[in-house]
Amino acid sequence: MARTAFETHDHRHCIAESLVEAERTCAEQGLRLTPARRRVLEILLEEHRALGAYDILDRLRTEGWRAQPPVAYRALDFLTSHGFAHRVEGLNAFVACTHGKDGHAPVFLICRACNRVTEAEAELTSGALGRAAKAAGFRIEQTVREAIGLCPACLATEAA
Amino acid sequence: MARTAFETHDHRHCIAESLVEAERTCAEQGLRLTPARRRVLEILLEEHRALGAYDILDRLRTEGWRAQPPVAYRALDFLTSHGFAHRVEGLNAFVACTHGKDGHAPVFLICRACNRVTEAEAELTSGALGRAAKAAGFRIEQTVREAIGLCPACLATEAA
DNA sequence: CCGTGCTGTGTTATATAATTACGTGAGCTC
DNA sequence: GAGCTCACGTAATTATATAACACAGCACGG
Repeated sequence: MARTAFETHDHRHCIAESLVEAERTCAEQGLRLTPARRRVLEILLEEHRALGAYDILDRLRTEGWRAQPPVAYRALDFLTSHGFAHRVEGLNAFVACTHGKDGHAPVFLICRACNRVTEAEAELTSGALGRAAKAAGFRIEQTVREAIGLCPACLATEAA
Repeated sequence: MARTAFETHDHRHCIAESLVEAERTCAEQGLRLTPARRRVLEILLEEHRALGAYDILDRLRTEGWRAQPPVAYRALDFLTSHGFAHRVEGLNAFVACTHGKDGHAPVFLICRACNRVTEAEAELTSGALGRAAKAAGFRIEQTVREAIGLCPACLATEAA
């Protein structure tokens, strides 16, 4: 089982590792991990939860970036379109990708209490969506699979 | 296999049937299908595709309703919370429910070309989401499962 | 008959999310 | 160094959603 956001782990290590990985991937594919893009990715990695574009914008501004909305959206477009981050539709928010590889079909578990998000992988056309698509003659290009609920920690808090 | 939005069918019949069904359900459960709520449901049924709240608002206004945003959102809240309609997260839009029963976990196939949406049913905790949740100790309360792609008709058009 | 509480509506204003449009500059290639 | 592409800076706008408050209709109990 992959490490999840709900488990404790060495977070600084995980940030650094992901950044190195991103840099390597960009170098390989001729992509430019510019300061803005890199900083947005870092912010997402640091938070390890879903952040709205304007949350990110606020962070950038407190760091002196005099940033307008397009700055955040451009960086997020880059990060999401190359698999470094994902958009969480149910929250209108974004999270850093916690799996190294591009081209997977992420599945998100979103805690409604603490807002943390954990990511798992799934096949693109498996399960209910795949069956429905096949039956309807529908060609899937992209999927959205998210669950809202309570993470283990918040479950425990609620029970107390 | 259930009838889908991508197949041709007697649409007027399907609207009337769904409305009668909704009225019956409301009567049974002591819910009030007021004029605004009923009209919004009718509009969703007529269109048979995903509509934004402001699309609905425009429709209401052309019909003389002098409606402000809360009018549409209240009606949509009612319809979605009682299972008469669903929110499509990937589009920030809404569709009428095409399954009679409340309490199911809908799965949507969204055509990016014609914007039509077909709905299938799935188990709440099946498949990739259920496995991920179990592994993480996560309690699912609600799920979002959507696929973006091309419906049979638009696939044919594209191929031409 | 009158108050009281509940639900739904009307309306104004505001909050939040995302995009358009246009100009500038850095780095590359020939 | 002219032309090109890509990314950024900035202002303005559009799209989506909610807050807040007043009031109307109706059921209920006295």
